[in-house]
Amino acid sequence: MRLIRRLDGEVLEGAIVETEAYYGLRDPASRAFHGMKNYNRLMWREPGRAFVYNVHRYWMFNIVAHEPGEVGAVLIRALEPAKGVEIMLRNRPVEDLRELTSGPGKLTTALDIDKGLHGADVTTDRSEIFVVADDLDFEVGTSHRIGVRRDLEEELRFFVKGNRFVSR
DNA sequence: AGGAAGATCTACT
DNA sequence: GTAGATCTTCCTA
Repeated sequence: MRLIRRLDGEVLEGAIVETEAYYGLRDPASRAFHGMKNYNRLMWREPGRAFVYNVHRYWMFNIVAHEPGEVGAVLIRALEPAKGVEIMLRNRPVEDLRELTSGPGKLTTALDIDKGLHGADVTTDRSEIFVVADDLDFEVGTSHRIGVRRDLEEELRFFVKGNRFVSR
């Protein structure tokens, strides 16, 4: 899918090329693992809302996603920049374009995503941030999740094979 | 009020 | 490959 961010009348856009899935209470790497807190309660709510939270000094952008009655979210880990690259570079100056949005903290910096977007409905273009379908053809690779202390056995990281903007 | 943890990133070697 | 920076949130007192 493509991720679209409206910012001061401008449009920033990129193709989502890397994601990770997080479950609920049975997933030790999930923010939901220790139970419902004020900051993570959205993971129990209906899919399609932005779930934004902080790690170190960066914001992580997730979309709530799970089966009915379940708990979970998908972390957006990397984008292939498509529109508004000039503005992204202003938000996050880098020499090599591959460094612009190839990581969860990098892309939130480039797209100026922070707590203010927490709870936004990403299924409608009336939001400041939303996704639209893309019908490109590509192969999906999988691996274990990156940077987590305790992972599950199943591979829950998904990326576009061969894409230059994948984080690693 | 203070400490610890964390789904990170950068700058070094 | 690894150390250190640095910010939000939660937990305990």
